[in-house]
Amino acid sequence: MKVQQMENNDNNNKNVSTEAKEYDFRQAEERWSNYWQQRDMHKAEETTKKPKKYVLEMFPYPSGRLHMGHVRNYTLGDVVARYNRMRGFNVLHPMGWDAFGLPAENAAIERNIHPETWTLSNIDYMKQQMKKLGFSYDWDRELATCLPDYYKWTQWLFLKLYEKGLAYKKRAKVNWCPHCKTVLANEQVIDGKCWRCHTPIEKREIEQWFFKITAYADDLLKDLDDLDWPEYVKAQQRNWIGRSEGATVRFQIEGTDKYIEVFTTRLDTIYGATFMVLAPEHPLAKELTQGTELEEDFNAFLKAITLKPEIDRLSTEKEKEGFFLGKYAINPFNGERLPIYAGDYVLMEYGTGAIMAVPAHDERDNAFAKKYHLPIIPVVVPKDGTKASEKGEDVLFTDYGTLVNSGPYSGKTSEEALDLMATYLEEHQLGSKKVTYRLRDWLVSRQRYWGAPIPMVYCEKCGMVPVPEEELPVVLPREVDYMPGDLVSPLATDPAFVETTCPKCGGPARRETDTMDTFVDSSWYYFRYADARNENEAFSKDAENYWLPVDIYIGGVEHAVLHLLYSRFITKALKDMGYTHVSEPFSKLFTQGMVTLGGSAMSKSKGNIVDPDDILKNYGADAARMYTLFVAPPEKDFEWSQQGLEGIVRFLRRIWNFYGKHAARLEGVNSANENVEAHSEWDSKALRASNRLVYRVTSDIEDNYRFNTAIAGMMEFLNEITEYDDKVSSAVMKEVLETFAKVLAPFVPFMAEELWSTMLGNEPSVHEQSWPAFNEELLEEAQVEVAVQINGKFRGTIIVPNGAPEEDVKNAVLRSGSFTKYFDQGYKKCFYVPNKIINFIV
RNA sequence: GGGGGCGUGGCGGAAUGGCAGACGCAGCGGACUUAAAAUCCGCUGGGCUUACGCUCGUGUGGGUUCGACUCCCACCGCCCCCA
Repeated sequence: MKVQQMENNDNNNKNVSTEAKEYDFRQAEERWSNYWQQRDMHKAEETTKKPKKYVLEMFPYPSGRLHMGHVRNYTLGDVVARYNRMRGFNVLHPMGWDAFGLPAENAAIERNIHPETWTLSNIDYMKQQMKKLGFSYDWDRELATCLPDYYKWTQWLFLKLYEKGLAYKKRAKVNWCPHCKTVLANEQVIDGKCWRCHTPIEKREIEQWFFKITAYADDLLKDLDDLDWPEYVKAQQRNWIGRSEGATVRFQIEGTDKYIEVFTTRLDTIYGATFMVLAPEHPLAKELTQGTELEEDFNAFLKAITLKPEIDRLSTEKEKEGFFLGKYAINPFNGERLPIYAGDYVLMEYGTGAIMAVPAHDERDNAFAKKYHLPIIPVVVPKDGTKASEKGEDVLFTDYGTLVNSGPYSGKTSEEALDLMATYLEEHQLGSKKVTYRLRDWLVSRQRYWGAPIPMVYCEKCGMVPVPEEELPVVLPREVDYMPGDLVSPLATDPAFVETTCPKCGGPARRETDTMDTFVDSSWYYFRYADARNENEAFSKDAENYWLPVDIYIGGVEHAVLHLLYSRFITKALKDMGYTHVSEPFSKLFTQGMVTLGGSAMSKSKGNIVDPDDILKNYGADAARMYTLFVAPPEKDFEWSQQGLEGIVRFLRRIWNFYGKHAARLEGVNSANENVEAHSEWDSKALRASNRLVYRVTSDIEDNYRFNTAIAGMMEFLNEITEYDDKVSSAVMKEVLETFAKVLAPFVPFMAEELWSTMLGNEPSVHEQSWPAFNEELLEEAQVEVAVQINGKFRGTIIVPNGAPEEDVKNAVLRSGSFTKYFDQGYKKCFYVPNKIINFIV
């Protein structure tokens, strides 16, 4: 890496003349960040008649230092924020820290630093980096989720959800790492192993807190339609919510008055059911074997299955494990006896935890039937009759079709049968139509230290009692044992924390010792920014009413489901409780691509890191910003390239030198502004070029943030004006260079200030100027070049007056010497697209 | 298997029915320099041609159209999500 030799130039900051000094980014960055800070220029206005714009980027986890992905994400947001300020919006552009979470605890364990100390010092460092990059945040609204003045309100949110019945406690299976002696979140289990020590995880059943996100499943699904979000993110959420319409059916267990209830989306295949499968954990499975000779074997089977990762159990590729329970169920449609199995591929958490197995029409049932030699009876054939003759075993047909072997329903289509059979079920009280979702309730308790304590106490007399609102926050104690052992929360090791009194009866009570998932912290932070310093409420109704929803939310794809779904749920819950007027938090979502090196995402373990600090030190903030914007469309991944960065450095230097070249002659000159008529050919060319620049950059930004082509437009502008700059009058040159400085401002905020004030001698700040307007009329040239095609092949061009009628253009081509050779036989037909192309068929 | 996305020079990418390859990187040639770096100027998809030019070319094969990277059908390959 090359360090530019600015020091040599030793600026006394005078004498900016035709011999331009190099751009001293260090000096400019220091000077202007101080200036912005002193003037409080990035503060969102509290009361104003201006229309608002809430520009938000996903806040970072304070891991230590910024990585290139952050730089890209926050640069995108900053350009949007600065652009909108210049457009006259009252912009809210805040930043904060998703500051609870595991890495802080790991640092504590590995390096013996308190998680809080570690986190806060990381925040300090990263905040300085952000300032160096010129990000225009309103730091007065900064928040960190790990501080009591924030998590107090996270706890408040928990209490509100509890009051509403949306937070509840139940027993559930969790992932437990026997080596680390701790519970892990699902995301921290990779291929069934602990992400840290690679020990296979086990399932343990303990009491957990849940948020009832399933209560909003339908709203979460429906409201996706109206969001201005990338289609694939919406598709992923739809997929995750997984609505399916079907029916529940009750199968009587032979010789008893017990029933097995199943959920199926393929009721039309019920005549093909040849056995039943219960989840091994299903209470009936135990009941059916209890006291029989199968009991011992079944318990061993159950234990083995419990240790299997869910993903393996559901896989269509992994071999299925089953256990015959010795009993039979009766098919309510045809009275067939169906052997009842326990099978690993059926999960207690899905549907009713039991299925009717139709091996002819379901892949996994088919595999299971083959393994245990169970009959396979086809009852649906393709509608077009193909392969209907093929029989039995190897025909697995999973589509809808026409029913056969299905008693009175034979000959009906699957669609007809689904409806008729469901009606039959309801009439005979054997079951009913039902809608189910794949979405499960959100498990929010964590047996971890570094998180917001769940504000509940357990009293011997009164049972579970919520901490009263006025006693919040429940403060996280400072000294605990981070690694307390089997299924014990770190907070449980601090008696001073645990032992408390009951808010109801005043008797002895114990605090809940679990903390909340950090996704709870981040599910509502965008509300807090609207009113970040409010000590009496999470946020005021007025602030919420003015600022929400977030107009544009920018971040990585990895949150497509988790964070973005949780936030939508919390917003809907807050709306139902009357705390917000919006039912969706983020009107527009923009997902930026990854920054890669050597073809894969930068990561410490791969050793392919580019450190933003090095880039800042050697090239400056403007170059770093401009490069990340130029190199690829913002939604696509891009491969970091040192040479590409240097190309941008060259472009910035060319801009700087160009201003330097003209600075002396522009001193004291008034810019041309309106009186365009009097200009020479060259003046007029320059004004048109700058008008085109404004048009191009504006429309590229408005059209889904196409910053890469906006910057290409800037390059084209500079290339063009460099061709004839000496012929342009001083007044027009000044006007044009002022416009260019304004256009550059959101992209390269430091250099734009230097160009605007030092070079052009204007009053700072360029960021307080209005975004330049463009003149539609000036986009049109008097003469246009029209492409000439003969039989659809390009054969040359012709210059005609702008807007010339078809006849004129046609005649011009026919008269022109260059094309006569094609018209020996005249022409048959002609197509003309005004000002663009003319096509003759000869 | 289902859903979503993508496929254009040596590379990143432009062009969304109208001159394919804007802009940049890399490369080649030239100017400046004792020299190098930096900077500036020119060239740069393939093939044929001394040249004017001609011709092929946007993953593959078909189709619609005066005209297709762009729209339609089928296929191949890659990436992401879900199973």
